[in-house]
Amino acid sequence: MSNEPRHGEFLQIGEAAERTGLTQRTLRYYEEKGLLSPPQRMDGGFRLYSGTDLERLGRIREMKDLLGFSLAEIREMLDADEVRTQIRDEWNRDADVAEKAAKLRVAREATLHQLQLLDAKMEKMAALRDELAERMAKYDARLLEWTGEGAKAKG
Amino acid sequence: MSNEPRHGEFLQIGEAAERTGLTQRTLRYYEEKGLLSPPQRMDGGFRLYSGTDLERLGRIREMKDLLGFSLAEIREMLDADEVRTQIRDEWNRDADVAEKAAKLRVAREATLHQLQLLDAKMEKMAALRDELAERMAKYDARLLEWTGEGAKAKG
DNA sequence: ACCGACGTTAACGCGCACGTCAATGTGCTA
DNA sequence: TAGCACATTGACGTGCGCGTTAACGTCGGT
Repeated sequence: MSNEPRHGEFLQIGEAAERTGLTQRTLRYYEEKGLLSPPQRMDGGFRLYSGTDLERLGRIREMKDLLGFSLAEIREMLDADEVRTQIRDEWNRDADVAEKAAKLRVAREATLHQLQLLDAKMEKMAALRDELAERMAKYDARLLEWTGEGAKAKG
Repeated sequence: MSNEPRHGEFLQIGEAAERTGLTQRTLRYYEEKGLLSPPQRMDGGFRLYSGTDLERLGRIREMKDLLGFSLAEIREMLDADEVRTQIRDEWNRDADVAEKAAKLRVAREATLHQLQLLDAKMEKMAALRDELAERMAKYDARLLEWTGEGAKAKG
């Protein structure tokens, strides 16, 4: 009865696009730009997206839409994340501890940089928020004064 | 001794650009797009930017660079702010209270919308920050374990 | 084997937010 | 009044983040 094609836990690009709220074009574009590692393919060449891929896409979407980061910035963040995954994969295999530590340091520095960037943004954002809240309060005061109109909840 | 042209408290576009960290092209562009109300002009046509203009430009810059808003979004925010200024200017003059209240309500709603948008962004941002902080902690733990390397300050 | 839904790459197009000339005019100083 | 820095208005160019179309291949049911 189900019309959707089944490929285990994997989704074709159409379904993947629908679930993430992105377009097929966008998924291919992100892949092309290295934001998403190339997904699996069927024998004929159709892309198959895993749950991990979908999560990643969701995070990209959030960073872009809600936080306004550029794809380049997002790529940086996700790359640092990749290092973590790589390290986890290499964990059992031939352990060149020094090399792994070096990679870790790089990842740590990148993450620290992002954290600082984020903190700065949040600070500015909070300041802007306060400005807006203050403005709201003044509006409400005026409205109350003039029309007896009610104010709503505040932060 | 001073080489900079003096026009009271006003600055020509070159100085204005330098002080705001924007380019002359950008200042003209913002004016063209209505983000900045047309500045005063000298007799010959040279633009003269006031302190208020500079403040406004600074806020635009922050919203764009640090918060990643589009110029359209920023315009919305500043327009709501304009209403406030207008009301202040009309304050003494013929007081059609009902009309003023209506404008106020519009401004209030716009501001509320922006506040909610900002709060949503800040929430997501905080979540992302926590993720990054957690990642940092894990990196530091590993580094300490492997190399006895020191961790720095945390939030 | 056929067929329609679904997918593929390649290429061009578009809106935003400016950058970058080019041609010309203005302000101030010497 | 000459000269040079600084400004003005077009107009075209650019990079990003995709949208759209064209020409074609694949999948899965009948």
